[in-house]
Amino acid sequence: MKLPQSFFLGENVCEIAEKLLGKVIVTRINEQITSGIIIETEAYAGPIDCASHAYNNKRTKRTETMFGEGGVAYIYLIYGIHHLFNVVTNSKDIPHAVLLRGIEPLEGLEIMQQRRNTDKLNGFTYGPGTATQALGIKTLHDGENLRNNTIWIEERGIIVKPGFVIASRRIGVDYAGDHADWLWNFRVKPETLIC
DNA sequence: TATAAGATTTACT
DNA sequence: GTAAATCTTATAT
Repeated sequence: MKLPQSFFLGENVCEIAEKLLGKVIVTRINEQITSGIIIETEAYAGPIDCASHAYNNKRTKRTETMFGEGGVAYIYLIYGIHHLFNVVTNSKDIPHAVLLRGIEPLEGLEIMQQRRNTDKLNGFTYGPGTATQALGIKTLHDGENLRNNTIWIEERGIIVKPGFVIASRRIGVDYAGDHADWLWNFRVKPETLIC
């Protein structure tokens, strides 16, 4: 079951970030299907969030994607090296987004290993840059609608045990001052997932 | 036009 | 533990 667009239109970006845990992200790139369970996310609330690219409603060519309606992909390059994948949420002109920080591989394991250039079985899709790379997502997919058959998120009935969602401060955003201390990072341990 | 720094990962010492 | 990799945007000359 593909998630409906309405899932991404909520006003509370934290709530959406938390709900995305246990959902399955699927990509179909060059006819290759890969997927993984989302195990870590991070919320970014553009206008009021120092850590967001869209802080204070800053619009640039890059952040423009976040100002679109919820349910599209926001992908950008960081440090000139890594692609990071976000899901845009909320209504048009409100630049909220949820950063994907970690997945647990499901389908297409070998393809993901190839993309990551590794033969490891576990732990090679953890980290915002590496998860994105394993899924084959590049900046050319920026603005892609999650209703298309390229990148989408599915509900597969995977449930996180109640009380096992870990909320942390966000990572790598110390420059954001107090905002870095907001508990907007959500993760689950794979063993607390009920499939 | 030039320079600096970033929602990071990897390899090397 | 430290450094290198190297693209985009913002701020300044």
